[in-house]
Amino acid sequence: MAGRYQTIAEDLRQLIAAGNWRAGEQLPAETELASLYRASRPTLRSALDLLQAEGLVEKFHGRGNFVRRPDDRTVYDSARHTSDRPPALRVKLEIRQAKASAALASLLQIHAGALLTEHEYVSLAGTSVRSVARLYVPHKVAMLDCPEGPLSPWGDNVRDLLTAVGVHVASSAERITSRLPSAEERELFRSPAPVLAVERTSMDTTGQVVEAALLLLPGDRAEVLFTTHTHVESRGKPDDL
Amino acid sequence: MAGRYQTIAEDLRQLIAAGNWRAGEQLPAETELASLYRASRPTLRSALDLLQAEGLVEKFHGRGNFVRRPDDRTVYDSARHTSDRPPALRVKLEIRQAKASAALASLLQIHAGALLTEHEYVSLAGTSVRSVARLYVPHKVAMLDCPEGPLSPWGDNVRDLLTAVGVHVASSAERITSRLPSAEERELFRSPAPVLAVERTSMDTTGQVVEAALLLLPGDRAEVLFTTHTHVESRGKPDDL
DNA sequence: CAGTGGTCTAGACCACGAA
DNA sequence: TCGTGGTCTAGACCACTGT
Repeated sequence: MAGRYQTIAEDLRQLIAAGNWRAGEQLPAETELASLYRASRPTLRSALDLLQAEGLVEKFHGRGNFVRRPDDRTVYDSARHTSDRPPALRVKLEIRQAKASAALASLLQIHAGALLTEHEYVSLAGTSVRSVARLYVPHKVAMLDCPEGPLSPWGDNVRDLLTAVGVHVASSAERITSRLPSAEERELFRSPAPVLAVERTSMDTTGQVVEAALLLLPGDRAEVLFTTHTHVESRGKPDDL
Repeated sequence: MAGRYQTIAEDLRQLIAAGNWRAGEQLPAETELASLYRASRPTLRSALDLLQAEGLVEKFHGRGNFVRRPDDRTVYDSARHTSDRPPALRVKLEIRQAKASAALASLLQIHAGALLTEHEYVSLAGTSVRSVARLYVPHKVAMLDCPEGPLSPWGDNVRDLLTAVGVHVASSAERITSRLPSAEERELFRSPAPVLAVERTSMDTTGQVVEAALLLLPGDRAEVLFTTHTHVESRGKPDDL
C-alpha cells in the first residue's frame, strides 16, 4: 500500500517532530538523504515534496532544505473592528488607475473597460508574505485620496475613504475558495501550499456595488474567521432568488 | 524558465480547452503521450500531475486519464435558510455515540472523554463526494433523536433537533482553513485538490457551546459564501433577507 | 489475459546561491 | 568555484481494471 516515498516521508515527519533538527535548521543534502535511506534521489525528493506541501519543510534552490518555523497563523476576521488591527504585520500599499477586466466588470456590475482605482495591499510578517489584497472602486462611485494613518492588511482603509466621501457600505458578500497557487503566487508566498482566495463585494443601501476586493492568503499560514449572530425568531422566512 | 513538463502541461491545457477531447473522454495512454511529446514517462506524468491538481484531468489507476467534467460548484452558504435549499445532492447520515477527543473537548469547552453524539453527513453529486459534515453535541447539552425529513448536506438538521428540545443557537463562529487532503480524504474526494475545512462552534445566549461542526469540502468543487450586513444605527431592523 | 497507471532506479546535466 | 536543489532520461517492475 504505502509506497517507499510515503514511508520515508513518515519517517522524516517523526524525526522532525522528535526534534532531530530544530526549526530553521538545514536538512542533509538530498543526495545524502537518498543514500541514507538507500533510495534514489527522485524517490527521496517525492518524499520531501509531501513534507513541503504540508508546510513542514521549506526548499531553497541552491541552498538546501530547511525545517520550517511553525509561526502563528494570520487571521482574516471578517467581523473585525477597526480599532484592533492585526499586530506585527508590515503593510505596503500601491495605488493604480486601471480599466475593468471582464471579471471585475461582472463583480462590480459595471461595463468592461470602465475606469477604476486599484489599491494593492501586501502584508509581511518578517520576510514572509501573509496576504495580498486588491481593492477596486469604480471612478463613478468615488475618486479616492491616498489613505492616511496605519494601513490595514485587508485594505480597510478603502472603506474609511469611502465613508469619508459619503459612500456607506451596507452589506458585503464574501466568496471563499481554495486552490493551488499559480507560478507567480507560489513564488510570492515561497510555498506550494494551497491558497485561500476571498472575493468580496460591498454594496451600499441601494444595492449598488461600491467596492470589490480580491484577497489572497497562504493556506498554511493564514485562516479566515467569521462570526454570525442568529436573529432568534421563527425561521420560516423564504428568501427570493 | 519553463521546464519541459510545464510546456507539455500548457500544451495539453490548450488542447483540452480547444475541445480535442470532450468532457469525460479518455486521454491517450501515458506511454503514448510520452512518445508523442518525445519525453520520458516521468516527465509526462509530472505534466499530468499539474492538470490533475488543477482539476482538469482525473486519473484512474488501471483505467486511464480522463478529461474532467466541469460541473458546478457546490456552495456552502453560511446564511442559508433551512427551508429553501433544493440541492441536487444525495445525503447520507450516520449517527454515533463517542467520547470527546482532546481537540473536540477544546472546541466544545468540555473535558476530554465526555460523552457526545456525532452526526456524520456525507453528500454526493452523482458519484462525487461534495461534502463531509461531522457535528458534535455533548450529551449534557442534549440527547438528540434521529432527524426526520430531508437531510441538509451541512447537518442543519442537528440545529433543528436542538431547537426542538429548547436549545437555541444565538451565535456561531466559523474558522476556515485550506490544506492538502490526507490520504483518506484524497481517496474520498477522488482528487488531490486542496480541501476547504470549516470548523464551526455554535453558542446559546449564555455563551455555552452547544454544538461543534467540522465541515470538509473539496476545493475544486465547492466554495464557501458569507453575507454580512453592516449594522446601521438609524435603521430599525434589517428587513429584506 | 492485456492494457492501464503507480512507483522506482541510477545515473545525467542544468540553474542557482554563497564563498 | 563548489555544493545545492531542479529537471530529465530510458528503462523496469508492480498493482489495478476490464474482458
